[in-house]
Amino acid sequence: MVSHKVLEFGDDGYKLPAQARAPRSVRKRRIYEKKMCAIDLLATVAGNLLLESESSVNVGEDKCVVVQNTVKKEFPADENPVKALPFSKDDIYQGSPSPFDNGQCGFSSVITNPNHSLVGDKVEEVEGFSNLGRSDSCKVRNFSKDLNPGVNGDVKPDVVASIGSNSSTEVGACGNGSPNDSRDDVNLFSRNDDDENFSGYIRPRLTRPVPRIGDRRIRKILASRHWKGGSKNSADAKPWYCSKRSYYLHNHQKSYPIKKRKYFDSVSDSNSDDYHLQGKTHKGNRTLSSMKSRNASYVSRDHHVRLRIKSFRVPELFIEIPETATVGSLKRMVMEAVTTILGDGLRVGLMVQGKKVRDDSQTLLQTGISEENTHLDSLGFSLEPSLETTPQPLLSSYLSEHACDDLMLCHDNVVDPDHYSAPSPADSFGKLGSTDDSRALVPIASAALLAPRAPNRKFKRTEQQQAAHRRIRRPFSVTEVEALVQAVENLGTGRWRDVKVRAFEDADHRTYVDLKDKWKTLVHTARISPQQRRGEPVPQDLLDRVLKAHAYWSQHLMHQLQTEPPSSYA
DNA sequence: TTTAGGG
DNA sequence: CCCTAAA
Repeated sequence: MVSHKVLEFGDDGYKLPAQARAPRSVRKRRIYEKKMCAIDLLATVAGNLLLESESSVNVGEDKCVVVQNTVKKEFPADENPVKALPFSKDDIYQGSPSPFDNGQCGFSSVITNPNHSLVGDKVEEVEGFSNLGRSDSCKVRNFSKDLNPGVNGDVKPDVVASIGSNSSTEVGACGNGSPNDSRDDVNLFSRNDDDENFSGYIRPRLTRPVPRIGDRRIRKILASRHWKGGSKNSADAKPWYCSKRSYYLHNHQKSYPIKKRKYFDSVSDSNSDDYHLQGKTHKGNRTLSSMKSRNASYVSRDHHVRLRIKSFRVPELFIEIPETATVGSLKRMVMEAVTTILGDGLRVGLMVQGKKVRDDSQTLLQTGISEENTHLDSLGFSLEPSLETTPQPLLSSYLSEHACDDLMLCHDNVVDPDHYSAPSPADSFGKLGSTDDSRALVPIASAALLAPRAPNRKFKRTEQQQAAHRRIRRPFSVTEVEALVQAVENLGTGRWRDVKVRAFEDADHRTYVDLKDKWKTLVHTARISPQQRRGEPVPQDLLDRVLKAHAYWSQHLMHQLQTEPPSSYA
């Protein structure tokens, strides 16, 4: 499943003389063609919106808007079949409209819930959603945790965005800030925030990393991911990775070989967006600096708006996994997919009254987000991919060969990220002939090969920052191990580039060095007792093959001659 | 760039 | 996974 190519080794022994290798220019071109646009991730906030008139001792008329997940009345529940969803009907998302149900770019609407209280809500956990500047995998853990609130409605994470005039550090203090502060500041903070970690951006709490990622916390991932164009023909039995190339358009963006790619490079100054992520610069500063510039004189009162985003949702996550796979491996796959999506970088989208607000310089009042307007019933947030500019000529040429609506959508994304619009329901689902909503878990693509895009160019870090960065840890799945073993069996232990090309060509996040390293650890793992092994257990038969292949190639040294193994491996 | 190994 | 000497 990881790679189709490894299966191509015939009984007669696949021959791969060095000369057979495609010229570098050709290889390069292949990779170029694979460049694709960004993952059209749209994580949405479904929710209620609480407009609460709250008199503050200090400020008086500060208001809070609470966004949480609830169904908007306009969307009958029966339009949102959730039966097949991986989460229960008690889930907070139950009944929540699909982001596409209203055909409006994945934004979810909100309604008022005057009874909701901010007190007691957890805040910090969700921070991870918005953090794009941290490389530690804790982001992912936060993410999954946050995405998977308890079925029974256990505590759900919230993000509180106080929009107003102070630098409060407590949710409870929302609206209690100094009336003398800039009125256009936007303060994002969490209840348990601390100065040391705060970066002016919602970010995860950096707790000690857990050795393993992907566990039961992922089980209620609500999202489902549609690899556009990759699943339209359910009758098409071809694997996604060989029958459709759209996957690549969406997920592959790199040039091989990869070197020192930093998936979680954070936002830099060059980004014109208002939402910076500069931990150091904003250290101890709880204000997003940019929002205060242009309309400082506009506000006439000191009203605050509280936004409480209870949870983000990530639609469209597709997993393909054998029936015989373990639940654990499925969980890990989902984890991988989520990791990949997160690794691509996200940005926040805002929709008010069905219209996407792109002008970041507008004040909330101008936009219609105030404590007394009527627009609050249609305020939506979304997480969107930080799209990268792909060389258009190449993409265009690609599209001319594989024209399809989805690709064109993708194309649009690339050309103008700011004008990205999610596909309409017809676009995204109608062709699938499915009644599923976006949350259905539909087997389409293998998560094993999901590869993140290269870091957004705009978010490039300085050399120094890059040097300090480390790629996210991505444990090999059993599927990947199997592919690796298969490839090494056939190619030997000294041809990692070939292994990469043959078996992991499409796994952009696996470099040949990674594969070599993995083989090294596999050999080690196979030699130690099962009790000493950690992480996802590798089937013993695979480990046996590892030892066997390793012994063979070590002994015969045939790999030095770039010859193929005997038929014993066939 | 790729391989091979140590960190 | 990272770093890098060597090829």
